[in-house]
Amino acid sequence: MQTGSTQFVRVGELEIRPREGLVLARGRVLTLSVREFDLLVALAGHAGRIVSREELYRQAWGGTLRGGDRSCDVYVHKLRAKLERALPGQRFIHTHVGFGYRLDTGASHPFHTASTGR
Amino acid sequence: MQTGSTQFVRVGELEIRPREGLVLARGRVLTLSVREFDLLVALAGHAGRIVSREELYRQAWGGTLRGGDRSCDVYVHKLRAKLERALPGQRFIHTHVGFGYRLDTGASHPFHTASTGR
DNA sequence: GCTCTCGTTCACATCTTCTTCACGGGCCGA
DNA sequence: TCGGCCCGTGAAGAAGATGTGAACGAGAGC
Repeated sequence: MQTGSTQFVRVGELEIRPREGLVLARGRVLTLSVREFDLLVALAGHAGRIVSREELYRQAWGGTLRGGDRSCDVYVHKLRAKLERALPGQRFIHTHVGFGYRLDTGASHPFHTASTGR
Repeated sequence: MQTGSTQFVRVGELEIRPREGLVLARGRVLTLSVREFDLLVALAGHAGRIVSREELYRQAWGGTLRGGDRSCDVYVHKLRAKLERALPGQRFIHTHVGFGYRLDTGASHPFHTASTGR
């Protein structure tokens, strides 16, 4: 992954610092496990775009996603829970059924959610 | 969804990214199901020209359209609904009775709603 | 050894999507 | 006018995908 090049990624009130292994939510440190962090970094590396489970698995776990492996989904869930607790009411990780997940940059929102546009 | 070479296709205010499974309408993310997306990609691949149901089915579903199969029509309907909600007042998918469907740039003739524009 | 955290996997719940059917309207030729 | 064809559209059920809580074992630190 190209985390080497990025100093940090800002997604709304989230600030991800791949090189430091640190995530800040509204300035406060967010405690993530290694997998959770890697997954978030993988998502953030393609922020705004849909990332397939295969790609996420490759980047966060390494190796190839085996059929039936739900690790990815489970960790998306854990990540969502922690993000929700840190920044209630905001949805960062969006599901695209059949495609994968997408980290919302805050710049583009799906249509069914009438929330802050720009 | 495996639409090979193109990075993305622009049709009016629609931006289709075949490789990512993502569609943007005026910059905002449009959530489509796999079939809807494939259908749109198939239409966009021939933008401005009429595409027969057989051809659409071949590209979006794979295999041959069986007589009496209305899947294509149903999904054109679903797609139209989502596009209408995303970009109200614009008609992208036009019906050509007896021939098929055609994806329009949406810029040319917005009005003319009297009857089905055939 | 004990405890805690983490990663994985399972089972079940819930939500989406896909397919097919059914009904109705417009159009056209007989 | 009648009947057939074509298409629009809503709905229902099945199939599939994802969400979610919990159990289990492995390691690390105490």
